[in-house]
Amino acid sequence: MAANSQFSMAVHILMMLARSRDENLKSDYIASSVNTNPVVIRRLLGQLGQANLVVSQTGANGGTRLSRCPSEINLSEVYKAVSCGEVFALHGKAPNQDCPVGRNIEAVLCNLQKEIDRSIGDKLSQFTLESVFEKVESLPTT
Amino acid sequence: MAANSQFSMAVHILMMLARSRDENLKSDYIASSVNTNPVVIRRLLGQLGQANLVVSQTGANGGTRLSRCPSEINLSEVYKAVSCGEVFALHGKAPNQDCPVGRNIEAVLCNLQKEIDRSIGDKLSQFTLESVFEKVESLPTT
DNA sequence: CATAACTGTAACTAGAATAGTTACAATTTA
DNA sequence: TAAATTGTAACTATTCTAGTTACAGTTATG
Repeated sequence: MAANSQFSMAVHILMMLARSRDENLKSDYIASSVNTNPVVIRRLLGQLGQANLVVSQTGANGGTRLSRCPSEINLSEVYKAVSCGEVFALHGKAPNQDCPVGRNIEAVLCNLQKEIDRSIGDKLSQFTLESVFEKVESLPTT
Repeated sequence: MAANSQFSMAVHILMMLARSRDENLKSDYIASSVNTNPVVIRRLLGQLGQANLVVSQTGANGGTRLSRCPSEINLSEVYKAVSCGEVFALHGKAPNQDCPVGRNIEAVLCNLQKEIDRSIGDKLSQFTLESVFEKVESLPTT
C-alpha cells in the first residue's frame, strides 16, 4: 500500500457526512464504509478539520459533521487539506551544478510543478461536494 | 527515495539531448549531470525510446539522441512515456459494497481521475522541449 | 578480427512512504 | 462515575523508488 489514496478516502468520508446532514457520524461507522481502520479515518478527519471542512466533537455521542453545506465545499479545498504532495517529485539528489543544464533545471521544473498544481486546483474547484454527491446517488445501484 | 522523480529526470535527460543536437550522448555522461547511476538513465531512455522520443545505438561510440526536433516534442508525451501513475490513488481495499456510498464512490473517483489526467495532459502539451530549453538557458547562471 | 566501448536488462539492496494496528490519554454525555 | 468517543503516539507490514552490481549483446575501429 504505497500509493496515496488519502484524497479518495477523504472524498468518501465527506460523501458520508454529506449524506448524514447534521447528524454526527462516528469514525467507526465511516470506517466500515471505507473498509479500513477507524484510526485512519480519524487521522483524515483531523486534516479536514484543520482545513475547516468538518467539525468534530470528542466524548460520548461525539462524532463529526460537515462545517458547511455541501454546495459550499469544493474538491480543491479537499485536495489541499490532505496535502498529497506534488504530481511529480523534483530530483532526489541535487543535479551536477557544474553542468549548465543541471544548474538550472530544478528551478524550471519547480515552476512547472506550480503551474500544474494550479491546473489541478482549477479543475477540482469545479466540483462541489454536492455535485459529487449527486453523481454517487445517481449511479445505477447494482 | 519513495517520491517519483522520473518525470523530472526524463526532462533533464531530454534537455541534455536537446543541447547536444545530433551528437549521440552516453548514459554515463547524462548520469553525471543528473547525478545518478547510468543504469537509472538507461532505464528512462528505454521508456523514452518506446515512446519514440529518442533513438539509441548500442555498441562502441553508441549513445542516444532525440528522434525529432525539440520543437516537435511536448511534455505531455514525456509524461505519458514515463507513466508515473495517477495524481491520486483509488481505495486500496474495495469499500463496503453494502453501503450506498461505498458501492458507487469508486466509479465516481475513477472518472474524476481521468478528468484530472486530461487537465494535466492539456497543460503539459503547451510546453515543447524547445520552450523548456529556452527557459533553462535563459536563467541567470549563478 | 579482436578489442574496447557502449546499451539493455535482470537481480538485488536500502530507504522512504502508506496504511493498518494497538494502546491509551483526554473529553464529554448521561 | 461509567461509558462512549476523539486525538494521537508508536509500531508493523507492504510496497515503491532509486541506486547498485553484474553481465550478455552489439558495434566501431585499430
